[in-house]
Amino acid sequence: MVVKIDFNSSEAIYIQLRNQIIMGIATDRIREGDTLPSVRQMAEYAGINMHTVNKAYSVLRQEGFVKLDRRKGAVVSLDIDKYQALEEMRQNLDVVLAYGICRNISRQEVHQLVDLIYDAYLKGCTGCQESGGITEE
Amino acid sequence: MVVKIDFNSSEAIYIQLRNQIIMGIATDRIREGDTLPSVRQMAEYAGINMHTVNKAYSVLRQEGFVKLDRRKGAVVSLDIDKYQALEEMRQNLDVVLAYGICRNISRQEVHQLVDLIYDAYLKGCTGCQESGGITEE
Amino acid sequence: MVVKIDFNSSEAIYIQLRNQIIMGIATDRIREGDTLPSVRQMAEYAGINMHTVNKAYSVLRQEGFVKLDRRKGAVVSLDIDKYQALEEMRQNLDVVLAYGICRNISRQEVHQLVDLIYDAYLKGCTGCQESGGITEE
Amino acid sequence: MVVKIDFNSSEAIYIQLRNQIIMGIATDRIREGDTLPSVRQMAEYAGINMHTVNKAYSVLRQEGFVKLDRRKGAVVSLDIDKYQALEEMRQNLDVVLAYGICRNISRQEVHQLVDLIYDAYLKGCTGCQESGGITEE
DNA sequence: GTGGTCTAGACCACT
DNA sequence: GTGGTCTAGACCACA
Repeated sequence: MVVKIDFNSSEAIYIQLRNQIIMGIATDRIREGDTLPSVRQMAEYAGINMHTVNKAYSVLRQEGFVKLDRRKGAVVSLDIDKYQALEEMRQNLDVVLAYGICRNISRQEVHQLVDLIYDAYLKGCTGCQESGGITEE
Repeated sequence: MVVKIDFNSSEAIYIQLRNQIIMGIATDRIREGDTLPSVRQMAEYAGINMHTVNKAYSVLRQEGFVKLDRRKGAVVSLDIDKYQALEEMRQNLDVVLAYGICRNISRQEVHQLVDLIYDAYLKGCTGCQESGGITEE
Repeated sequence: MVVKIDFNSSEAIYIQLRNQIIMGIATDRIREGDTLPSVRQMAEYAGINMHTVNKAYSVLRQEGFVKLDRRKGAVVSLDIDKYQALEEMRQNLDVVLAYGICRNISRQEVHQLVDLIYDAYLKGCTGCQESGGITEE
Repeated sequence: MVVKIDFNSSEAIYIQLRNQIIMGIATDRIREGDTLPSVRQMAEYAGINMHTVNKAYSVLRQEGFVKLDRRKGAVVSLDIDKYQALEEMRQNLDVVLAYGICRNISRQEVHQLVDLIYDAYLKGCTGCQESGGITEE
C-alpha cells in the first residue's frame, strides 16, 4: 500500500490519510487483524507530522475501523453497525448524486461508475499481496 | 424549498447552504434562470450571517452553478463540463464506496440506494411546484 | 459601433461602456465633434440603466474624452495632456507586463501584440464607415 | 521587497497587494518556491487587516501564482497556461492601447515603454538580492 | 502559530 | 437596495 499526500489539496492531511487507509481496507490490502504502522513510522513514511497521523488514527478508531492498543498500536478491526452504515451511505450519496444530477449525469452512468469501482476494489481483493506494503505482517 | 442549517453539524455552514442549493437544483425546485434570494434575504431567511451566504454563493459561482448578474444578483445557470463532472463523480464515489465496502455494504445495496435517490430527485422534477419557495418569481 | 455589455462580467457596466466608447474613438469610428447618443437612447440601446450611462459619460468627461453640453449632450472632444497620458500608460503597462512576465510572455511577444493591436485600430481608422453606428451624424 | 499600500487609491487594497506581489515575482525578488509571509505577518507589515491579505492570497491562488501548502502556507508556484496568458494579455493591452491611441500616443512610444519596463524587470532579475525582503528564507 | 470559519458593523460603488 | 470591500474579534481545525 502506498500513502500519497497532496499538500496542496484543500482536504486536510489527516482526512487524506484516513481515506487512503479506508481504501486500503476496501481493496483488502489491509486486512482485519493487521497492525497499522506506528504513529512515528507512518509520520516519517508519509512525510507528515506525528500529531496528524495521530488524528487520523483517532478518527479511524471513532469510526470503528481500528482499535488502539497500547502495546500493539492500531489494529484493524471492523466494528460494523449495518443499519447505521447504510444510513451514512445514503446521506453521502444524496449530496454526491445531487451534484451529478445538476451536471446531467444519468442514472445509468452512475450505475456504471459504481460497478467500475466495485470491480476495482474486488479485483484488489483476490490476489494482490504485493510486497512493500506498509502494514506490519 | 426549505433551507435548514444545522448549527451543531461539523460541516461548515456555507457548505451546508451550498449543498442544499445544489439539492434544490437537482430536484428542480430551483430552475435554470431563477434568481437566488439576495445575500441579505437569504441570510435572514436561514438565520445566518450575510457574509456566510456570500461565501456559499461564491463557491457556487466558482463551481458553475450560478452566475452573478450585476443587475439581478445570483442567477442559476448550469455551466457543465460533462467530462470533468464524471471525473469528479468518480472520485467522490471512490471514497464513499470504499467506506461502504468496509462496512459490508453490497454492490446491490448501493445500486438500490442510487435508484432510490434518483427516483426521489426525479419525482421532485415532475409535478411539485408548491408555493412558498425561496426563489424569486 | 456596437455596444455589447456582459452582465456576468466582474467589470462594472459603466466601465465596460466607457471602455467600448474609448475603443470606438481609437478606431476612429467615433470622431472628435461627434455627439454620443443621449443618456436615454444609449440606456435603451445597451439595455442598461440611465444612471449607469450617466456614470460612464461623467467618467469620460473627467478623463477628457467628451464635453457635456446641456443642449447637444455628450460631444467627443479630446483634451490631451501628453505628459500625463504617457505616465498613465506607463503605470498601466507596468502591471499588465509584470503579469505577463510571470507567465513567461517574452518581450518579443508583447511587441507583436502591440503591433497587432495598433494595426487593428489603424485599419479601423481608414475605411470602415459602416452604417448602423450609434453616433448621431 | 517593499509593500506599499496607498489608502487613498480607488483601487481595492487587496488588488494593490496582489499587484505588488505579481511585480515582485516579475522582478524575481520573489522566486518560485518562496513562501509568502503568513497572513498575519503580512497584515502587520503592510498595515492592513488580516482578512484583506487573505483575500489577496486567495486571488493569487486562483490565478495560479501561489499554491496553499497546508504546512508552509502560501508558496509561490507558477502554474502557466501560455495560450490563456497571451489571450489575457491581448485583452488587457487592447483597452490600455485604445486609451493611449486616443491620447495620441504613438506606436513607437508604446514600444519604448515596453522595452523600458522589460529592462527594469530583467535588471531586477540578475543581481539585486538585497536583504530585508519579505519572503521567508 | 497557521489558515479557515463565522459573526458583525460600516462604508462605498453600482444599478 | 444590491453586492463589494474593509475592518475587527473570536473560535476552531490543523500541523
